Amino acid sequence: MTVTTSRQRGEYAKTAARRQEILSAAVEVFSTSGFTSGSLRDVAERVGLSQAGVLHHFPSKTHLLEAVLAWRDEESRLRMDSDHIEGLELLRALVDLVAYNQSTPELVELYATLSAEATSPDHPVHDYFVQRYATMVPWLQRSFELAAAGGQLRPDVDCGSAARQLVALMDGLQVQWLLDRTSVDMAVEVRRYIRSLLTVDL
Amino acid sequence: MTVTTSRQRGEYAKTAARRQEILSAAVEVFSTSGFTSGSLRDVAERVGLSQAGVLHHFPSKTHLLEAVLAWRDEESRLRMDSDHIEGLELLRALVDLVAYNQSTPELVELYATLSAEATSPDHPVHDYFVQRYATMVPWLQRSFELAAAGGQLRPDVDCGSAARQLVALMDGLQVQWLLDRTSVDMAVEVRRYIRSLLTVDL
DNA sequence: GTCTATATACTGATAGAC
DNA sequence: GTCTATCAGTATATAGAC
Repeated sequence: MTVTTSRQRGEYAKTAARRQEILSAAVEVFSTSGFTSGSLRDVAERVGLSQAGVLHHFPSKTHLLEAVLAWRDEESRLRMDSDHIEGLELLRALVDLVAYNQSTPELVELYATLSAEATSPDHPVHDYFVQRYATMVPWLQRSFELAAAGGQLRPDVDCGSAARQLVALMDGLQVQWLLDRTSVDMAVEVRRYIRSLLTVDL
Repeated sequence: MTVTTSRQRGEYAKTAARRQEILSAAVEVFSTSGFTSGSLRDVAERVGLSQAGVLHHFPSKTHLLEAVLAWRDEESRLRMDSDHIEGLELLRALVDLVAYNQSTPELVELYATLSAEATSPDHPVHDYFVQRYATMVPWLQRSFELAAAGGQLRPDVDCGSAARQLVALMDGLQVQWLLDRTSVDMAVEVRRYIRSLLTVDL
């Protein structure tokens, strides 16, 4: 907790709320049009500001995108409680997160669109996505290894490969789900894949 | 075979060659920048034409993209010989195609970028990708069903789910591979996944 | 904190000369 | 078949008034 004067409380809260409005609008715009094609004017319209008004809160378009990614990562981290669980429990939480994501199609679309866009080395958030996968794959691999140590994993499973495939499966399912949400249930497929690797129920 | 005069042969060949040059340049541009952000001027520069010159051969930017997709689909179809094989043989050919794709990173990037972009319902090639997956999944499903009928598939495998997961896996691996080609071998992972479903070697 | 106005640049497509 | 010139639209970012 930090001490705040009443004047600070009032003004900062208003600014913070404004920033959050802009972030939400940016999600809508960038998820539909991608980052490069999405425009600040479009973001500004949705929050009832001018384009210059948006740039007062975020100094550039790229800064805005980075703020969106940081905000969403924090949300997912809190939702999964990923700092306190591991092994099978974490895999279960992952399936729950995928199920939850199905209620936020805009955010799913944002990451699907951005991760593809950002494969180009000069994309503004290329490094973010390189880092993201370089962290995520070993992190899941560790959970598979813990499961293996507990005798819960089929003996012929390669943990590194399983982790990489699981991430790929989740990414790929997003595209199919976005194209036709009635025919795909991402959580069901992810759960089925993980179960096929285990000797116990998930 | 069709009959051609010498005059036709000469002029048509030149035009066809030019069209092919433009298609190749378009692959480079659209794969790097996506369709919406990629520009006709950029395509034109790469083939030494003006932007208007490009539009003489393809009446609009969207027509150009559609020609690129049709050309690449035909190439893949011929390479896989997919009209004449099925079952395990087709799954083997699919792994070979994935291995071959690793020699054409630009085309991989094109499809990864486009399939994400095109999830938006108003994207110019949205319908193309909807159709693509609606065809591809049942087509792979049939190969799994043939394998099952031949006793080559593990009895607990759901063919529809396996087909969907296989397509998702291939798509998702592309993103990881594009971000870091040294750490991912798409063909190895796809082969490993398919083998995990079979009772026989692939 | 928000605005208007502006600088600068790029876009797809068309008209018409050659 | 290819060009130049141009139209009408879009973009990010900045300067400065209020």
